[in-house]
Amino acid sequence: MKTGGRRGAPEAKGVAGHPLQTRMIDYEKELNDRQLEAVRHVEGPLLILAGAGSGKTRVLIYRLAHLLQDHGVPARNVLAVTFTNKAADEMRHRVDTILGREGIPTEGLTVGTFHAVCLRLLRRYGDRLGLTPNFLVYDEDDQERALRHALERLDLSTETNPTRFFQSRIQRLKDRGLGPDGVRGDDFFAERLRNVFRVYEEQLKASGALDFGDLLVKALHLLRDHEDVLQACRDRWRFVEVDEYQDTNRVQFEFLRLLAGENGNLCVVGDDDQSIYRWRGAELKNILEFEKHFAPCRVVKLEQNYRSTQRILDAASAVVRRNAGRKGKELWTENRAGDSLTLLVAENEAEEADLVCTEIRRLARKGVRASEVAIFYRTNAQSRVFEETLTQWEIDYQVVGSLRFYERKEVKDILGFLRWCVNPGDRVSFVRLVEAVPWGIGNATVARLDGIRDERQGDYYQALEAFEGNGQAGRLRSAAARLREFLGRMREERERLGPTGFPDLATFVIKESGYLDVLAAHHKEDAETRRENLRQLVTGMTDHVARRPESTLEDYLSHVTLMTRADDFADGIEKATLMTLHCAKGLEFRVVFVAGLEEELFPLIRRDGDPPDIEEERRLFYVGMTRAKERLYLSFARTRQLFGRTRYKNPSRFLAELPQGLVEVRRTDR
DNA sequence: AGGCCCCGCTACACC
DNA sequence: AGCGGGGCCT
Repeated sequence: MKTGGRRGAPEAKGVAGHPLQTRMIDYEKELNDRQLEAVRHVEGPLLILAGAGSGKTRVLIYRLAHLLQDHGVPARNVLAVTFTNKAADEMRHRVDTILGREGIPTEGLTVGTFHAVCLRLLRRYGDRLGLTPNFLVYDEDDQERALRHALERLDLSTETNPTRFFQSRIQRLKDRGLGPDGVRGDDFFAERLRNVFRVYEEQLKASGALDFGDLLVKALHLLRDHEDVLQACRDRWRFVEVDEYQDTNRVQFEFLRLLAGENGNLCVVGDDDQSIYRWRGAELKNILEFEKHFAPCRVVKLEQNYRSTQRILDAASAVVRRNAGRKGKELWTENRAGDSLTLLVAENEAEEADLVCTEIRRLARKGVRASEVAIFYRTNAQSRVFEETLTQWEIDYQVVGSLRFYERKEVKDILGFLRWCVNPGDRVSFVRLVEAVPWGIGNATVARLDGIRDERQGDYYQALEAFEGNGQAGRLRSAAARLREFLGRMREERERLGPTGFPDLATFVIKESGYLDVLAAHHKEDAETRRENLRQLVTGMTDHVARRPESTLEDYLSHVTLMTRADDFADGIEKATLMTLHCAKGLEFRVVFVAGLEEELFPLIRRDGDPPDIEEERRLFYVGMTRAKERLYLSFARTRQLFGRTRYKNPSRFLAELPQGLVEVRRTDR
C-alpha cells in the first residue's frame, strides 16, 4: 500500500488542498534533529531510545500527526498503545487539537493501553474462542476471591495464606502466555501449582470471566489461531506505535510481532534505564533485542534532556551508570546547572515528613506552588505519615493510587450487583452481593447454589428458583425467595432503563437493596463518607454516559476495572502530589522529594524470599530523580516504625552512589 | 446465619 | 498498629 509522500518531509504534500500556512506544527522548528528523524520515519520498524525528559511524548504525537497529515494515512489505520488510560486520553486529545482544525479527520484512531485494546478485540471476536459475549474482567480482588474458592475446593485453604503465593505464580505464568500445562517440573510443588491453576481456570470459565492476564493471552491466541482475525487486524492497524516498550511482557511482545508482521510498521519508544516492572512480567530483553527481533530496523536515540537541571541529570546518570544490563545512553542538556541536590536526614519518619514540609513552606515563599511539588516513596504505607504531617501544616495534597476509588468496599459492593446483572453466572459477584446485605443466606446455602448452578449449567437466578422449589425449610426458602425477588426486580429495572440507563440502575440498587441500612448499622463512624462515595459512583457513571453515549454497562464495568492507578492523578489542581515511584513514571514536577532512602526499604528487600533486584531498584530511583525539573530532595530516617516496632535503619546504598559535591545535607535541628 | 472477639499477619511495586 | 479471617457463641 502506498502512504502518500514517501519522502516524509512536512512540506511534501498537503492533504485535501489545505494550504500549508494553516499548519499548526513547524516540525523543523519544534524538534531537534534526532526527534525529527524519528517523526519522519514512516515505514518499517523503528526503535526510539528515549532518555528521561527527551521529549518522547511530543515525538509520538507529532509522528502520528505527520503520518495522518503528510502521508495520508487514515486515522483508523493507526494503533497507539500507551501505558495509562490518562496518557491515551491526552494523546487522542492532542492529535485532535493539532489536526482537527485543519479538517483532517481523526475518527477511528485507536489509542489505549494494551489491556484496553485487547479487551476490545475480545469483545468483537471473542466468540471464536468460545467466550461468552458479556464476560466480566476480574481485578486483583476478584482474582483472589476466585482463587480462594479454588483452593477451598482442593482442600488447600487451611494452609497459611497460600492465596497470594499462587496468585502471583499464576499471573507470572500468564505473563509468559502459559497455562496450567506450562508449569514445568513434576515435583510436589509443581504438581500442586498445576492443580490450583487448573481449578482456578475452571472457576473463571464457569463464571464467564477473564482476569488481567487473560485479556492479553486470549487476544494473542485470537491472532495466533485465527488467520482471518489476524488479517483483519493487520489491515486495520497498518501503523502501530507503542510507548513504554521497556515494560512489555512476553505476551505483549508476541502480540506485536504477530500484528506487525515481518516488515511491519512498528514504532516502539522506551528507555531501558526506566524498566521497573520486571516483577509483573516485563522483559527487558524485549527492548534490548528489538533490533534483532525486527531487523532491519532504524534506531534513534534521544539523548537531549529538556526537563532537568544539569546537576539533577549528573546525579541521576551517575547512579544508573552502575547498572550492567543497559544499552548505554548519555543524557545531556542545555539547561542551567541549577541548585545542589538536598539530602534531608531525619531521626524518624515523622521528622522526615516535618523536614519535607519545612522545605515545601520555604519553597512556597519563593513562589513554588503546591501543585509543582511531588513526594515519591517506595511503598504506599509510607504515605500515611506524610498525609498527617501535611494536614498539620495545612498544605493541600492528593494521594495518587493507593486505594483506588473503584477498589473501595462500598463501591465494589454496588458494582457487584451490576456485574451480576451483566453476567448472572458469575460466582464472584454473586457471592459479593449475597454477603453485602444480610439476606439470610450464608456459606452453606451458597455452596448448594453452586452445586445447582454447575449441575444445570445455568446461572444463579435459576439456581435460586430451583433451590426454592426443592422443598426447603421455611426460613431458608423465604430468604432465597427474597433475594431472588430482588434480583428479578433489578433485572426488570435494567430492562426498563435500557442499555445506557445504568446510572439509574445503580441508584435503584443503592436504594432498594437495603445497602444503605447496612451502611448505617455497620459503619456508624464513616457511613456518611461511604454514602458520599456511592453518590460519586453514580455521578461518575452519569459522566461516563455523557462522554460516551454509546457505552453500555458492560463497557463501563470493564472500563473502570482497567483504570490504572496513575489515572486518578489530577493535574492542574492546587495540591501537592504524593505517589509511589512506580506511579511517577512519565510525569514531571518542578520540585521532587524522594523519601525513605534506607536499606531494606529502598532498595526494598522482598518478603517473599526472592532476592532483591538491585538494578531494577536503581532504575526506580533513576525514574524518581529524573522527574524533577528544578529541585531534587532526597530523604531518609534513622529509625522507622515497622509493624508497630521501632527499627534502626541504615542509609540507602544509592546515596553513596551520588557524586561528591552535588549534594548538600540538611539535618533536623536539635 | 450472623455477630463478636481474638489472633496472626501485614506493608512491594500494578494492569 | 490496624485489618481481616476464622472460630465460637447465640
